[in-house]
Amino acid sequence: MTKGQDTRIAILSVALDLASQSSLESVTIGSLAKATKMSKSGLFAHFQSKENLQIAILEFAARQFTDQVVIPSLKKKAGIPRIRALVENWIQWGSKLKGGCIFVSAGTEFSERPGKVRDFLLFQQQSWIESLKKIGKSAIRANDFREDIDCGQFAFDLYSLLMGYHYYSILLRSNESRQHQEKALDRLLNAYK
Amino acid sequence: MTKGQDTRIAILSVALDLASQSSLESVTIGSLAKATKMSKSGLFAHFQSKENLQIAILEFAARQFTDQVVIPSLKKKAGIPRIRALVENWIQWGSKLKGGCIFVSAGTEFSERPGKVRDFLLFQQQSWIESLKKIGKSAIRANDFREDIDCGQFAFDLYSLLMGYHYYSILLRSNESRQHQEKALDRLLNAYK
DNA sequence: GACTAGAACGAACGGTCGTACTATTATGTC
DNA sequence: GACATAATAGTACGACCGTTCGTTCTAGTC
Repeated sequence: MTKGQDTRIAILSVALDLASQSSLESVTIGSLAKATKMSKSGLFAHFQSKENLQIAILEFAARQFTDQVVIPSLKKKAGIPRIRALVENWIQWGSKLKGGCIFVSAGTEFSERPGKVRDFLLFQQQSWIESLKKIGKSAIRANDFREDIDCGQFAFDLYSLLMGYHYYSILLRSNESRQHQEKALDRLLNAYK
Repeated sequence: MTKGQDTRIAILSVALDLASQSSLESVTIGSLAKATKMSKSGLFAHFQSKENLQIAILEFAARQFTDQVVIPSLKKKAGIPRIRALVENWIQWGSKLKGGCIFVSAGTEFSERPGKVRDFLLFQQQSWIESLKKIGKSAIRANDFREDIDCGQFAFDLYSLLMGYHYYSILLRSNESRQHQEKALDRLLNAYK
């Protein structure tokens, strides 16, 4: 680990925090330099362009997401325990970032802005959906779900639940959101049982 | 209707379109002036500040939202028909705007930015949730829902469903999202029956 | 036709944006 | 310790940001 790589990670860590609070675009080179106590040019040299910086932030976030959300869930017993762990980890991950899950906010932000950033986001979200499907399949194999269920539908249902919880807690800051989410998850799991 | 009011509406109509495509913040005075073929200063005079412009855009959207989503639903028979109409109208409303529902994107954008814009968004979303609750209550009175159901939970469930559909169609552009949404709604309504 | 008020304009302000250069300092190898 | 290379800083650039100002155009009233 050279000094450059070290600095880069430190930058991205701060950048991810800033980005989740407002938006990817609002993380300007200038503000990020100030936040990291570096010069604009010194920081810029690490990324060569703002687009590269944005992608680097998302890649950095994706790595954390995998480590903190996906992998720990896979260590749990397949089926309902794994699903519950996944939801729990996702919520924890979102609450660590001040503005909630960065993929949600960046997704809205770049949905109509073609380019490398959107491509990356699309790829990330698709692989997240795939993960959800797989976890649904493993629940069938574990006999926690019926055999005839549509895993694509399950992925959609679970995804929706997380999005609903996300907005309830981020914008409305409703303190009932957690209970609502739990009840909705119970109902969802029951329906697939 | 004076000429000024006329122009103001024309500006807001274009602004709403631009805002939904990217974000509220990205609608700059300059770009909006170009899009409306006005001078920056001429346009600016209508709003006095960018914050006022942003609020005006949201108020403009909220009026359309009420007219196109809420009111038409209330004309339908209370209960399941009204709920289905509400969902349908919401989806139509979101698909008219290029980047989907502007309250979703603006909500993410301003969740951590205190000020008049966030206040307005919070108010708007809360009253939307209230509408959902009321529609749940009217479904109970119409005997389409059980008497013991929690309308707050129903609002959360329906809200989640719309958010899930929103992301599936906006970012993933999945052509299965519509079917998933319909199945999820059926399951939801059945659970409350 | 003179006067008024609303509406739109053009030019300019200080500031920040992303990016391109060059110069300086730190780090690691022989 | 000299040297090559990586890392950071400094400075400058043109473009655009939100905003202000004074001017001009337009429409309606007396």
